[in-house]
Amino acid sequence: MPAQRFADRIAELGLSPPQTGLLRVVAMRPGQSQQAIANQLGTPPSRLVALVDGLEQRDLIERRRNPDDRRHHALYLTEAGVRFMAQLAVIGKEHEDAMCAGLDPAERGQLLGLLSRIAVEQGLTPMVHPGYRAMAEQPD
Amino acid sequence: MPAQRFADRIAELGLSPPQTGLLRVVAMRPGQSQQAIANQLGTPPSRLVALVDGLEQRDLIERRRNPDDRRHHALYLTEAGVRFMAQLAVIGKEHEDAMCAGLDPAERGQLLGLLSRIAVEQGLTPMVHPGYRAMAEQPD
DNA sequence: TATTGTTATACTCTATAACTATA
DNA sequence: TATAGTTATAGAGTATAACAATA
Repeated sequence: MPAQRFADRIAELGLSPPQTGLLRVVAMRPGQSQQAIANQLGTPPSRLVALVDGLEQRDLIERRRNPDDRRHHALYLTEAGVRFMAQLAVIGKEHEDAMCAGLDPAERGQLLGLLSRIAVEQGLTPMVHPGYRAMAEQPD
Repeated sequence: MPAQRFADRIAELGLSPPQTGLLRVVAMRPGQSQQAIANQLGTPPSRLVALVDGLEQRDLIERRRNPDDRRHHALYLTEAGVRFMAQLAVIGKEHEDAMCAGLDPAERGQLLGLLSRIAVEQGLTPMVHPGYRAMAEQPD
């Protein structure tokens, strides 16, 4: 249920989990093309279109055409997007607290450490939810 | 990716994750009606139909009409179903080992303990994947 | 001709509601 | 009239392939 509860929380703000993940990617490294992001997430570029549309309609990110190569749409956060990321950080923190209720701080640290090691061991890309990755994932 | 990798493993055997979960429920307590199971899993009864159909076609479970009330279909494992459950246990074990590679036995125990406490704390029904639960869940 | 983004299409999964058969 | 199971229908989410614009 953890994932569902997080989804419920961000749904109150009108965003889906995949949109939220994309927003975080744009926040982490603004200015990337949709192709670059699709490659990074391991998802078909066509899937990004609807996600980007949604975030752009909510004025959280914007597409900027590259004048040098007008095929590229570089993605950037808007000011509202920056503010939204701050909200998101709060929600993430609250969610983590709620999930770890019943564990004392030392145990939380243990859990985080163990899970992080598993993530590394399994080759998961940091900050990228595995749900984006459909098939093979070729690094740049 | 853990969930996806497990899905891939059982897909080799021709089963989907929801089917696998249902099979386990039937194995745990044979003879329940589809309504009872739907209630237990927190899923609409209509969803069970296709899952049961699939398992029945693969001869892993069987529907038996209750002569006293012919509306009920009690679900039972077939012999093949029992054998399949044994295979499933092996796969589950292998999957867990693969996921925990990199952790020594003591750390695995720690992780299991911490996660179990979270599951209890969050009120998750033991042996039932949260993915079945759509909305409210009313106990019997 | 190749690449970026987009659109068109199809498929899977699921929930809701209508239906049937039994009671 | 009520209940167990089923079928019909519709919606969300996603992948694949075709397409338009640009290079």
